[in-house]
Amino acid sequence: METVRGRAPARLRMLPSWLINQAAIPANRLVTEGLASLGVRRHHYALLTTLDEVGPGSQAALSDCSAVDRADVVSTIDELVERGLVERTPDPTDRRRNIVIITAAGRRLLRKLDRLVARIQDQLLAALSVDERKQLVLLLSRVVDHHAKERSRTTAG
Amino acid sequence: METVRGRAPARLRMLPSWLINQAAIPANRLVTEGLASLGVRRHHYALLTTLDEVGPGSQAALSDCSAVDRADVVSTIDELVERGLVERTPDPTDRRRNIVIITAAGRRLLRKLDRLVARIQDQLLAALSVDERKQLVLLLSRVVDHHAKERSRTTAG
DNA sequence: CGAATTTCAGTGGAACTGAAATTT
DNA sequence: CAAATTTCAGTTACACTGAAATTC
Repeated sequence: METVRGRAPARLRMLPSWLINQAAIPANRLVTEGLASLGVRRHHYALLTTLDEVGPGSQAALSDCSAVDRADVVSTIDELVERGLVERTPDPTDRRRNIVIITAAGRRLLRKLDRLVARIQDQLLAALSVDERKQLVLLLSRVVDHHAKERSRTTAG
Repeated sequence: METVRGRAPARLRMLPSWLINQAAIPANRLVTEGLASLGVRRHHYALLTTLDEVGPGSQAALSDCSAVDRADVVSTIDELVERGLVERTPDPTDRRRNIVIITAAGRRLLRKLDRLVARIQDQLLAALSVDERKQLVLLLSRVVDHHAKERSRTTAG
């Protein structure tokens, strides 16, 4: 068979769910490799970005904003604390909570990560024009928002 | 914090790689749940569809067409064989290979799966018009094709 | 009390790697 | 010999579940 990379069957190639997954593969490969060169994983980046943009907050809030599961936030913050990129302190006004804040070192690294990740988007969407990239972002946002609403209706509610 | 599902930070929400991943979550949840109701997983569906459309072939060809890794094709075909949905026979003309074919039962199940999966796409893309869905499929296809080509250039040569 | 938060322990599917054994 | 195929053993990141302990 000489490993001629075959054409996927049309029924798969037309399936949005399949296409989204196939697009996620290079997306994750590129991002994961890129982030790894600076010693972090996707969860680290998501949490650092969220902390930088929405400010200090509880881990629950962090989870809600970043779409990283609460259970995974715990260990990810553990690792960020260990590297001095964030600080975790008990909330004096509500002792159930931890307040997590990004440190100066965290911001410094995040700036590098942002530039790196931006370059990676370019590789990921190399096949598309600037206009098409905007369209894709818009369409995906609508899909993601739709299901985020569905989730919060059924989870909390 | 009362679990108000927060808005993700703009820097994440504009990132194509992040959006693709966030879209993959409901896509996989819906498809996985749907397929599970008929006792199969995504890999089973991908291989059955590929077998049905491109005809009998070696496991290597199957892997290339379906984008399921060769190592995973082995165990997935094992399970499909066990359920009588495909048959695996040694290729008499090349004893390294197995020829895999879909059975009548496999085709029967596949027809059900196709209808199910089609309904799921509707749920997944409920936020988009018919035109927008076509646009999304087109844009994602371009991205996926671009990286499929990249991969085959560097993997084989 | 009920509800929210953190934390831990664990599951499961999927993408992937590396290597052995066989055959071409 | 090199290359292709199947197979197995194992890794990794991630999405997710369930439950305990604490606090509001």
